[in-house]
Amino acid sequence: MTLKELSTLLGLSPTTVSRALNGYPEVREATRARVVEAARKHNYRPNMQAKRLATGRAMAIGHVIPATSRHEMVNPIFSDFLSGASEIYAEHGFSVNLTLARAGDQERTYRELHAQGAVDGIILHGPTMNDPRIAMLQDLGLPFVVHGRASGIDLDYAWLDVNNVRSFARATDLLVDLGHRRIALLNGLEQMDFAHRRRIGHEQALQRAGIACDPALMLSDEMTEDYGYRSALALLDRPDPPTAFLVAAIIPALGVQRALHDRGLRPGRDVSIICHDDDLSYLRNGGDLPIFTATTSSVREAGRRCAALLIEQINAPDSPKPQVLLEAALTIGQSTGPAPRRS
Amino acid sequence: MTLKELSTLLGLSPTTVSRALNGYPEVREATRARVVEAARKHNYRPNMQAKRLATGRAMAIGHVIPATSRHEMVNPIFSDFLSGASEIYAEHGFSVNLTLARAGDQERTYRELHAQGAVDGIILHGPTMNDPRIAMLQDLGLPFVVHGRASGIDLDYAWLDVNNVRSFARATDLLVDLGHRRIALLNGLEQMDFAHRRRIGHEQALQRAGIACDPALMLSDEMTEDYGYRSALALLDRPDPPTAFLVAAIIPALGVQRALHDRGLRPGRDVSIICHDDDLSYLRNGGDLPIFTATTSSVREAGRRCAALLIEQINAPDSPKPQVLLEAALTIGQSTGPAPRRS
DNA sequence: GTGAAAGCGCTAACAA
DNA sequence: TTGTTAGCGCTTTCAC
Repeated sequence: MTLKELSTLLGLSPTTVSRALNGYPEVREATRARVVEAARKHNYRPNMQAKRLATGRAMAIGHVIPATSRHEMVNPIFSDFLSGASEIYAEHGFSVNLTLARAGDQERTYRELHAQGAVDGIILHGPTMNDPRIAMLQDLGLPFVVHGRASGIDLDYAWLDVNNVRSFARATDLLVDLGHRRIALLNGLEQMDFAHRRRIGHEQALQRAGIACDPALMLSDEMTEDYGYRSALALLDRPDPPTAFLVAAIIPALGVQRALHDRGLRPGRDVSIICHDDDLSYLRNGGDLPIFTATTSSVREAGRRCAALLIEQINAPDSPKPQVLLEAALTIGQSTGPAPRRS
Repeated sequence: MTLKELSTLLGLSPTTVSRALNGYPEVREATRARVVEAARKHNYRPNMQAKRLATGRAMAIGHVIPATSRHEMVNPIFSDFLSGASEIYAEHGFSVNLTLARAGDQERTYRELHAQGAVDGIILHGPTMNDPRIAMLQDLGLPFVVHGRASGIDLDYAWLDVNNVRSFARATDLLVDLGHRRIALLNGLEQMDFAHRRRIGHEQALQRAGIACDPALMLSDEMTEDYGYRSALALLDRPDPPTAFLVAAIIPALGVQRALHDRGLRPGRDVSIICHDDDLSYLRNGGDLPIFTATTSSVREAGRRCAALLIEQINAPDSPKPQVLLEAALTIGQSTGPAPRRS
């Protein structure tokens, strides 16, 4: 069923039918009612390709995710983010164009998406420090919103980020307040901007507390179980082992826990662990993990807000670039076991 | 840069340019060379919307994933699957239309995608027993391939599945060979077809070994850490605790491990655990987990193969429906710690 | 081997 | 308030 067919069926012009269906005000209400009813009855759905071509709007948002070197943030975070964003897209009739690009192919991918007219805007995921994609997208003139930020880039672009510095400072504060002086930081890859900021927050808190930063206690890698396990073992076997671990995600925190067991230590009793994750929901942990846990944000909500910002940018490209810093919804102890011991 | 602009630039008709670029044979090679070169030089990219409208092909594949009630299989599995599929799509010029649908909205979503002409075909994820979507897609006449199968549906449709029955039978065989008689099964939600088949495989192996099935040892739920932890605690506190656990995914297996620690038991020594997962890669575990691990399949490879099957179906809708059963690439002990003890 | 013309299904001036 | 007309950028008969 096409517009034309529907219109002849109704004895109207395609134009009127189009206007009626798209909510233009100049259509008589009686006519609109007839049209809408007929459309419903015949199960009419406008052909999106035609609509896109005629309006010059793709009505699609591009999400490009890196494929091969899987940064830990993509896998668990991405689907929650997308789930939130999709809610908003659906309300506005946008669909999602998902593209996986190998590490080096990302820029080319954005260029193609734009040149083909496949998308009206882009969400930039996983910004690194000095991320070159930001300048590139600005050159292209394609609206975009960054989920996160890029240190070292001094351009006026739209972003939404969580206050990672403060989150990790507060987590460190808590451990310090509990009496810990030797705290290990198991961070993500520090070329990722969020990981970089988290380290800064940690260091700031240590400094405020008058504790010297020990580089040997600060590790950075992809956040796997094995990373947590091996790092914790190595640290625990030092002559001066840490009494607490601040871990940037739940999976490596589980590895730390395993290492403690191996060494006969009790998590939450002999050694404290704070797992400071973006979103723990994918583990759906009920509440017994002997690990201090703290979520920095709801990724789903971030998805919703980024989507809204982007649609705003698309509809009014010359409006100022919104820059949103979310304070972490820091729910320390949300699923806490025994309290960490003072050391 | 549009086709028309490019053609006037070359002093040719749009038709010829189109033919040259799309590899039609009737173009003189010299002409084609000129055209291709000019296109490259001016960075010409055909507008996809126009192409789609003119050809009537969306050049897009639909992936619909359930949003709210997040079955455990979606989150970790999905992005790997998509990564494999995307490789193939890219080779054939298809893009991915990703839609998140709430549990009840799935059918409507498929219908809309089809009516709008937004996709040429669909990959059906996470089939349940008697999945109603299969009959619906067949009615629509939209090409589709199911990743998995649906017990209870007797239609001729294309699918690709792993031999879950045999995988779990073999895992059970191994435990039985090691001397275990009381084996707990921590399965996924059994409305999911794959979970249902896994239970069958487990039961078959027990029966062959002359071991009675104890329903109290067979659990089924979403595969969270907490599920593994609580279930294992409860089972271990019974008067006749199991000596081995067969767990359908790594996350709950980590929970089982934690429960063992709580009870002073050593995983891999006092009690055996086999984690039998579709794909452990998202944990990227190095090899020290004191858990027997077995991967049933490479999800990425499944994505590649499903994509290829679907494209085949799209290009030749009346060809027979391929039905592919992959034998599990069962690498038991791939990352094994100490051997399970005989009990 | 190349081009002219029509059309894919829709929207958007401009008229009426 | 409704209709006419002309595209959006490409493909595809059908002539030449």
